[in-house]
Amino acid sequence: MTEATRRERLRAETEREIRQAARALLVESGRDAVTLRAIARKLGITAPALYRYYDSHDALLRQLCDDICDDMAASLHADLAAETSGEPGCKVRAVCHAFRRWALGHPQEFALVFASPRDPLGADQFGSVFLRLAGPAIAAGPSGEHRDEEVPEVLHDDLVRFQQTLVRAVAEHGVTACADMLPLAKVYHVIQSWVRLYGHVALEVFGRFPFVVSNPEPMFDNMLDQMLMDIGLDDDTHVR
Amino acid sequence: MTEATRRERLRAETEREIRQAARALLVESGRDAVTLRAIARKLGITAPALYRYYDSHDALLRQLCDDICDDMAASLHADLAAETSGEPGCKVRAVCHAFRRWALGHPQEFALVFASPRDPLGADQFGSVFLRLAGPAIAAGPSGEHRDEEVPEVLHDDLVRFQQTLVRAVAEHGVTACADMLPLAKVYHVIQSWVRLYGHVALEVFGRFPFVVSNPEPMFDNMLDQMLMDIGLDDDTHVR
DNA sequence: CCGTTTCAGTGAACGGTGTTTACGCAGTTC
DNA sequence: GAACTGCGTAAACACCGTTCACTGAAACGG
Repeated sequence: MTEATRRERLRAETEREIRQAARALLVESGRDAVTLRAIARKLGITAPALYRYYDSHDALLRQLCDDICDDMAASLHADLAAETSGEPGCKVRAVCHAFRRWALGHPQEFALVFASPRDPLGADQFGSVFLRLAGPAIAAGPSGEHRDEEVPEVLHDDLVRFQQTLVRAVAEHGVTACADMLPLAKVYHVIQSWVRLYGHVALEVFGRFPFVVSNPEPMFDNMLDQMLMDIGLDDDTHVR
Repeated sequence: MTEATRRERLRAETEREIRQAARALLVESGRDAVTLRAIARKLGITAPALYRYYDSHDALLRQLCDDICDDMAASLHADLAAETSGEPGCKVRAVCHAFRRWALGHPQEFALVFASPRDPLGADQFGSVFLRLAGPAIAAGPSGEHRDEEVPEVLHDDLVRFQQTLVRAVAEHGVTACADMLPLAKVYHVIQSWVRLYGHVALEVFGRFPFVVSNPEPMFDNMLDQMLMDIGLDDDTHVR
């Protein structure tokens, strides 16, 4: 029945336990607590044994980041699926709220991924996950409003490259897409909006507001309204 | 002549060297390189000797953060003084640009202060420095436009408390100020704007934009224009 | 079935970290 | 000159990531 040999099954099981232990340590006690020895202690083995599974401590943390991002993607995907409205504006708003909710609910995970510089190929993990999910809804929204002339010339080349990345990501999601739905000016506004959203959430998670805010949700909602209006996705159904 | 005793002079000198060595290590090799032993090595002493000056490694890093913020405050102050225009809009714009310039020019220092959670008395260091400097100019700007009714009710108490903090900070700067110049709605917009500015700069310093941007300055300028307009400080002299 | 190979896991070791302790010694004070 | 204060040291402890030689069990080949 089981294709794999006994050794292979044991190895897979141990690897699962390593990831699980690492995640638990991170959530309970923060990034600094995720040490090789602590993980090994949880599994009842010794630290050098972990080198049979990962090349280094850094490699293990990188794997942990990937796991976390997969989980976040699944969480955001579920929240998006729960948004029954077909309105692109509602969908984007749902993903934005889902991102903030996940980040506030998983501060240690958020901090680890945020503070783990990736291969410098300009691929921020949160940005990838978010834009991959929100991309189709954004592309489905109105693309008028903005004229391509308003994007700074020096950014033209960068934007064209990112436009291609976006279109490819959207296409991967089964949705047929072409560059027509994502004109350069819109791509520019999307990026500015994502930076605004990401920055706001990061500061909120890290407690970087200039004073104690007992209920920071209205500030986020307020920002989100303005942001969605900026990319032409202000759904009048939601704006009261 | 010198009031202090020989011992006191030597102690002050050593403390200066400790801070200097710590700062150099941070700038050259990042936060993880700021080790007690590395600092001691630079001074030609041993690590335990540092405990005569600081209670712990954390305390030393905290001192380092304070030094960094003092430097940043001085840098921003100089840039603000160089802005000869009396226009509040120009002044605020100058401080915003100065903050970004300093952050991009001192990424390691920025990262250390950003990642060092302060006594949870809700006092983010960068926010304090910035608002203390920009506060007078903001208060001098027009305070109309916004109606106090548009601020969320749940935030009212928090805002009143922060309004007092702001007024006190502005007053400290010699400028006579009262709550009249900083109505609640304006305070709310200022906070939203600071979060936007701070978030943008943080993401830029940490390389968290979703793709490689060869020249990110236009994105910042664009954001800044929108931000200043939002708090009613869009100086037509600058907007082309 | 037996010899060989593969490989997960161990124990000891190395160099690094923050921190504590006992101690020597120079500067200060009376 | 004696007593005191306080800077710096050496040694030690517990932790960390990492390497290496080694054991023993699982897998494989004839």
